Amino acid sequence: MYKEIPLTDLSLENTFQQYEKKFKAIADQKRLHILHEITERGEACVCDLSEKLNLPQSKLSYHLKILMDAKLINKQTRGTWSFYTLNQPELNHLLSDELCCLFRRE
Amino acid sequence: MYKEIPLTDLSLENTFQQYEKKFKAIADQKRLHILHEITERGEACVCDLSEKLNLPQSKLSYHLKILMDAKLINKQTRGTWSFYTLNQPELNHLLSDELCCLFRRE
DNA sequence: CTAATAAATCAACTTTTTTTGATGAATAAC
DNA sequence: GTTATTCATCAAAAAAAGTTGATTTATTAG
Repeated sequence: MYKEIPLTDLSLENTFQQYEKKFKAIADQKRLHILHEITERGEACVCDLSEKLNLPQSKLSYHLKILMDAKLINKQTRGTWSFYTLNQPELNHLLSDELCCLFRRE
Repeated sequence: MYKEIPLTDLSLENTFQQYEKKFKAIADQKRLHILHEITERGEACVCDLSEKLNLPQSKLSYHLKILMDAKLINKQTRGTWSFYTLNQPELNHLLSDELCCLFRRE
C-alpha cells in the first residue's frame, strides 16, 4: 500500500521543492532576526548584524548564504563591505501583508 | 565583541520564536504537499493522505503532528478516523494571497 | 467476548542542519 | 611592501529533524 513511489505530478513536486527551500530559509529565529534587522535598516553589513545580534561573523555568513541561496536577500559589495538588502518581490510573494513590517516592507 | 549574550528585547525574541515554529512546519515538501491536499479536499484523514502521498501512516502522523503543534491545521475525530482541516486564519496570517490556492483557500 | 481497522507513539537509527574555530581572499591604509 | 579589516569558506563536531518498523490505544463490527 505505501511503497514510496515517485509522484506523478512532477511540476507540482517541483513547486513544493522551491517553496520548501524558501520557507526553510525563513524557518529560523536567527534568520528571521536578520531579515527584521535588514527590514528596519534598509541595508546592513555583516558587521552591523554581528554587533546587533551578538553573533560571530562566520555564523552570520552561514545564515546570510542560506537567505541568499533562497533569493530572499540581495548582496551589494562596496570596498571590503558587503551590504545586504531585502529581495522585496520574493518576500512579498511569500509572506502575508500582515507580516509587514517585521520581515517585509509595506 | 561577539559573546552570545541574550537579546534585550524579549518580546521580539518571543515573536521570532513563534514564527520560527510556524515556518519550520511549512518548510518541508511533504508537509506542503499535505497542506495542499487538505486545501483541495477541504478535509482529509490519514488514510486519504497515505494513499495520495504514498507515505506510511507513521510518517504521516509525525508530519501531521508538527503541523498541529504549529496550529496550522485542526483535527476532528469521528469514530476511528481523524479528519484534518486547514486552520485558515493562521495560514492566511502567514502566507501571501498569492499562495492561494496552493496552501491556503481564497 | 474476539477480530479488524485507524491512528498515535516509541526507540533506534539515519540524514540534515547548525556551530565552531581556523584559514584564505580581497580591499584599504600606511 | 606590511598590517588591519571585512567577509567567505572549510572540515570536524554537535544538535536537530526525519525515518523505520513495532507496539499501543481506541473504536467499530461481528
